Amino acid sequence: MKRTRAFEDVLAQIERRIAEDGLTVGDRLPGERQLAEQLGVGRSSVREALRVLETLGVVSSQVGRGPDAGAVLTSRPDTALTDLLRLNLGLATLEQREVVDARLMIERWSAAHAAATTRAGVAELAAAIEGMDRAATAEEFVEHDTAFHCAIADASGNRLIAAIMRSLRDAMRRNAIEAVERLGDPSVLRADHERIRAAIAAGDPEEAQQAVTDHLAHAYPALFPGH
Amino acid sequence: MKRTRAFEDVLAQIERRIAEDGLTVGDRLPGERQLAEQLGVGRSSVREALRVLETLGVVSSQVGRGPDAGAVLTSRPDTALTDLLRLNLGLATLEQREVVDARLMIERWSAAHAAATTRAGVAELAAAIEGMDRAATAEEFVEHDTAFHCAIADASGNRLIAAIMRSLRDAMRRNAIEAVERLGDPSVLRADHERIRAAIAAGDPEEAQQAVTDHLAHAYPALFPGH
DNA sequence: GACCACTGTATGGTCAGACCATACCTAACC
DNA sequence: GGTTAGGTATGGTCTGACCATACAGTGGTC
Repeated sequence: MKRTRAFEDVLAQIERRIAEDGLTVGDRLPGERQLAEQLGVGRSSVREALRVLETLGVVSSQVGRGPDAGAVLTSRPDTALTDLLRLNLGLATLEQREVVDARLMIERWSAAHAAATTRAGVAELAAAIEGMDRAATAEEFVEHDTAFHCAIADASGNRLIAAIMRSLRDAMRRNAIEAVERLGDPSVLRADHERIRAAIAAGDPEEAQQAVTDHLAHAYPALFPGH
Repeated sequence: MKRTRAFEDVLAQIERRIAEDGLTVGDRLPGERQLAEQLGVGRSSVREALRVLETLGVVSSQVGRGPDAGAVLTSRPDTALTDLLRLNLGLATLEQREVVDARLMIERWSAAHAAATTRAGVAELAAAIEGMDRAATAEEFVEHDTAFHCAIADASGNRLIAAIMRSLRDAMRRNAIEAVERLGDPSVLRADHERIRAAIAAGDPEEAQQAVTDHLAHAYPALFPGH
């Protein structure tokens, strides 16, 4: 006995249509007015459904006219995940420990796989380290630091895990800046980064994994009493 | 010069208000009409913003009147993550390999931490195994299998990782059912589950981790040529 | 023929207003 | 005091209108 709102019905219909018609990234959905008429609902309900799909990162709406106008199917789980984590973190539902542990898990996996499967992306790692050297503020440092760690995740070849990584970093951005400022001298982090890069370049998964672990311990000393 | 849509502004205002006023789970937002007037936008724009927040799992709308009516702050990242993964998987952006690898990463971590930190939840594990024994169909089996693996993630004590685990399982439900049907005899999985349970009960992280790895290799033999 | 300016039009973005269903709240009533 | 009927605030939905945008076509100019 649960009420079904109109936009939820629209959502289900669109999802069904995607599955049945084999729609894929780049395909266009009918216009809002047309969808409303087809499904027998008001345009506002269609809009709410499209807004949900946009939030989930599967459609992108463009105004105007032409091949690129209207609601186009996309796939950007990154931004959606980022919003999700940021808002839920904002409600203080999750503790820093949990987020850092998740990061550690993902980064260990990413580093090991990046080292094991491919040497691609090593250039990006070096460039990111250089960027950190040039950084004048904590914000800039964190920006390149994020690029460094995301490059590792990308190099692992798993887009889902890379998306989770990127979202975690984005959601923790403020947090990371504070951590760097609290640390003061980021030189210890530089050595860590270099060690990680070298391990991946050398194709040594074990060493890469350990280097990442030590690195996070240095970045969050409060959470790793052993160090 | 990027256009800012009205609902995005509303979104930012609400998010700011949550941060500044220290709103937390259970608190109520103003009504849609009131918000619209306060922010100088139409009610439909407010509704679209609320729909986004609902999609991200941070508000829940109730009709009617009284203390529980209106938009209430909540925090259910699980359902949001599930929708996100399901829709993005539906667009075939991610390959099975990537999802299974992510699962393996998370389950290894969960099992190791569950074994290392606490013996709580072992009863749930036994109950889930029993449920799988009683299952007559692949659907029922997968249901209890999901309960088993989510119980491990819960026992690890990390809610973020547990939420990701749960979402992955929900999004992969159909996939898991097919995998079980393809396997035919689930007895090999039973032995794996029992081994995992025993390792966690005994507090042996290494063994738990290895047991999980072997388990997933059995469940997806095509992805693990070595076995 | 090639290029450019103007107009038409389909699209999303936004608002105002109306009405409905729901569920609590209150006051009248027994 | 308990019960019932009406009031009211809330979200849910639809309609219709108008705006801004950006392509598509048209026509003119060189």
